[in-house]
Amino acid sequence: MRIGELSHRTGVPTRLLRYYEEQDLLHPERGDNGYRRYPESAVADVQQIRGLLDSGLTTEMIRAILPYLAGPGELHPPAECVTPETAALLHGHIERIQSRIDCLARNRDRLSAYLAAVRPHPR
Amino acid sequence: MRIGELSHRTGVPTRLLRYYEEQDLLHPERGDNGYRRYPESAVADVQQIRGLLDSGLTTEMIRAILPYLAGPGELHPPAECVTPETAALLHGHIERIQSRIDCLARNRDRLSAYLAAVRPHPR
DNA sequence: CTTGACCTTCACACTGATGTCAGGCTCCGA
DNA sequence: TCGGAGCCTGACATCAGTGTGAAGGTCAAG
Repeated sequence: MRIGELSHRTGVPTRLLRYYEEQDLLHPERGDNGYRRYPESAVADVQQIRGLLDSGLTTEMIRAILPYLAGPGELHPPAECVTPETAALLHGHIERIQSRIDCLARNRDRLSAYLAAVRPHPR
Repeated sequence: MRIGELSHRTGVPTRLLRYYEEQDLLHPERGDNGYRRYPESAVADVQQIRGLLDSGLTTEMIRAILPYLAGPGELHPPAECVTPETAALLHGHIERIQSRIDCLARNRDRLSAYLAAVRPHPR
């Protein structure tokens, strides 16, 4: 599909789709006329990117982990070419994500506790 | 304590401590000489703010929820003055935080799964 | 063949979080 | 009393993520 349809189906402005490509997060092909052509899977890819950006990750971090985020099942980057360094990097990313989760969960709990304490019988 | 000590104890540059004040996240008193004076609790406050910023929240969102994040025990903003509108706003914030957590957790799981699949016997 | 919708690149501008620097005040120790 | 360390405010710069617009190419429908 072309950029307009992808934008329309994901709700992401074309400006950003081009930006994500510039940031190496998307890799559409080009038709003979120079138009970008996206595969069907790009819709999910874009939603994935949006979710991660909204969650506070930078494009740099997303670029680093995106290749390893294929759905459960097929290993997209083959196991053979994963060096120990890569594995360590990935592990670092996982830990950074985890600490974000911990922080958010802790504060979500505090907010919930406050709300529960203030309004014990919500109805 | 003054801003220098707070900066030194939290690792946050004075520039940011002043910025957080400008953003209404910190409220130090002022001495006769115009110097900011922070209570001991500011150390924890600053760490809280940093954690939330690092987790992708904006100062605006932090400003909205910060009053309700006192430790478990005392209700800092008294229950009486919590209107249903405020409660609804808080609930919205909780949901936004939750969706971030969900997104991050989902991707953490994918990364972990990939790592586990690639290196079944890590030692 | 023209019109309009869609695409291209390029560029400038904005916001939020942050870095950095300048000019001036306060305070303490030599 | 002087010097330096620490504080003040204010301004400008940077970076990432976005918004917006100009100038022009492509294509299908009338």
